[in-house]
Amino acid sequence: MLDATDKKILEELSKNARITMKELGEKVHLTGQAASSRVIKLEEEGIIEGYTIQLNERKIGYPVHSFINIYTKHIQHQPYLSFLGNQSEYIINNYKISGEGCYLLECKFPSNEVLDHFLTQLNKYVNYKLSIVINNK
Amino acid sequence: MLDATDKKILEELSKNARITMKELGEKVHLTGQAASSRVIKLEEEGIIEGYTIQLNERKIGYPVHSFINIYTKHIQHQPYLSFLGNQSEYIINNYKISGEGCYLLECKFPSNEVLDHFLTQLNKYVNYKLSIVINNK
DNA sequence: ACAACTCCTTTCACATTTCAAGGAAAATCC
DNA sequence: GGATTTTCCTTGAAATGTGAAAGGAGTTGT
Repeated sequence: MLDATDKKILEELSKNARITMKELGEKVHLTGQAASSRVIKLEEEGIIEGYTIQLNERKIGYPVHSFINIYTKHIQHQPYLSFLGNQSEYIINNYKISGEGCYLLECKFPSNEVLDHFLTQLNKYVNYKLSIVINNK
Repeated sequence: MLDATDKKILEELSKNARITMKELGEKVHLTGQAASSRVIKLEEEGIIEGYTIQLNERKIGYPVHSFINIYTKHIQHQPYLSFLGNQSEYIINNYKISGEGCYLLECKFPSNEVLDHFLTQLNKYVNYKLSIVINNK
């Protein structure tokens, strides 16, 4: 399904998704047009789901990165999920998991004070265990 | 530091990082040239760290997504970290955390069998608690 | 051997980007 | 307050990239 050229294309686009098709072509020994049509095919097949930017969250005011394990005994998760909907500024991902708790909530905050306030509200809906990210090496 | 136009630019690029500068300019009521120079500035300031693709990991052969809390009593983390270096095919992120354990390891695997084999090797270096991602809603 | 298919290249018209020059508005300085 | 500097934008023109069409080479099936 994916040949070596496709893999190289995905690798190059992962490193720089704004590369021109001409340059991408040079990297994989194709013309720009051939590279472009492979990329279009990868998009159509749903292998490439989108193009996005990597942001420095610290520099845009969200220096606190955390993972929160969510525990609840309630059958109804909807109140918790609705709460998240109202807090989307802080939410990166809410993974439904099997293992430690029901969900693993990945969030970002401007400060520990905001995190504290968030946790206070969160605790109305669920129990949790908090992990703060120190770095990512 | 960031005005409303910059924020809109970041938002649009998050949604589609391959948009042309001309189109981006239209969305923020600027010429392509003006949009482009703002983007260059955001890059130089380190706010935009890069451009990348969103991949469908399932379709490229990594349907199993997991988070693994890593626990160790050893002072030396190097053997564990070296092990990760050899397993980079499967590693998405290794967050150093304060909270549940020492690290939160985010990984992807082709199958439960490969995950099982990975865990067996991992257990030579550290203890762990496994969470499998069911979905992300 | 021929037809059908896939995947590539070439060509060319058109769109975008880049670079330079210049203008308007705001900020700074005296 | 008025002159100067700075910032941020626009315009225009040249360089570069893209997309569509036509066609060629290699592969597969009959």
